[in-house]
Amino acid sequence: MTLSNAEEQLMQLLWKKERAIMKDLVEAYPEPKPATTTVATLLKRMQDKNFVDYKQIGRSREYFPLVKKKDYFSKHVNGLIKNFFNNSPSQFASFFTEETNLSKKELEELKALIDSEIKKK
Amino acid sequence: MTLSNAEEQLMQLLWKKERAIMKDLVEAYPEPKPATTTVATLLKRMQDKNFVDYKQIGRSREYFPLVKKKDYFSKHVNGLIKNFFNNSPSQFASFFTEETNLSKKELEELKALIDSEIKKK
DNA sequence: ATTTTAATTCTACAAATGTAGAGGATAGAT
DNA sequence: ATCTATCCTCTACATTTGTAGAATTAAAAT
Repeated sequence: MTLSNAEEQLMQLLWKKERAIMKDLVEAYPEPKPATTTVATLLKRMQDKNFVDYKQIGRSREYFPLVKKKDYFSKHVNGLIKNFFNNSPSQFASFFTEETNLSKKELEELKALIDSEIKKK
Repeated sequence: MTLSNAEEQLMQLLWKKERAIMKDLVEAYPEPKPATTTVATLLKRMQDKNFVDYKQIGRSREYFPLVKKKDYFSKHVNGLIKNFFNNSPSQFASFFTEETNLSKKELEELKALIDSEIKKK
């Protein structure tokens, strides 16, 4: 099960807010904001797909994500790695390092980080 | 313009082959192979989207990608970075390093690579 | 109590996507 | 010259996606 684009966009809003009621969500959209019913439809579809759930709070529902952003994201990246790098994360990593414009400072930081990862092993 | 899933899958085949005629493409699919017409439809849509073109070779067409895998891929990753990391490649990088299960050896290699990138700056 | 506001569900519909048959064109085999 | 294997275009259709109106409900404001 995957989220469609529109659903994913909404999911991003929900991740940012952690939990939110309809109104908050609609308002969180940049202009042009969608109709409330549109968001409602998306939310319902996302519930069917088990990506969100809600808790009845008084008169309205407080929606919250059932999937952690990190996990969702991981799946994405792994998909990319599988499709583009023959399932080799290290190939991906080197590609990424070469192609992305990290500043010298960022590279240094990344290196330090990798160092600490190495120590963990 | 983006490729749909089915289109992207076909694109992967095309990138692998560099150039290919219909038959090759259909055969390159894993089972169950799609109908020739299905592939034809996808190819046409991909032409409309300017992702592939072809060269008439004798009786049939030799299709080839108009977009480099690298570029296409970059766009994807940048999209991810934008959506998930607030547009910060370095945040992405650290997440990636922590979350992906690179072996010690892979990490060492990556470190070396980063070093050489640093030197370039 | 009545009006207003917010939320929810149902229904709808256009566009995009996934998939493929029918029919036509043509190059190569016989 | 005819048949056969390929490929292409056109057409079609079910599913998914993006979007939202209509109707309903319920709570909040007056």
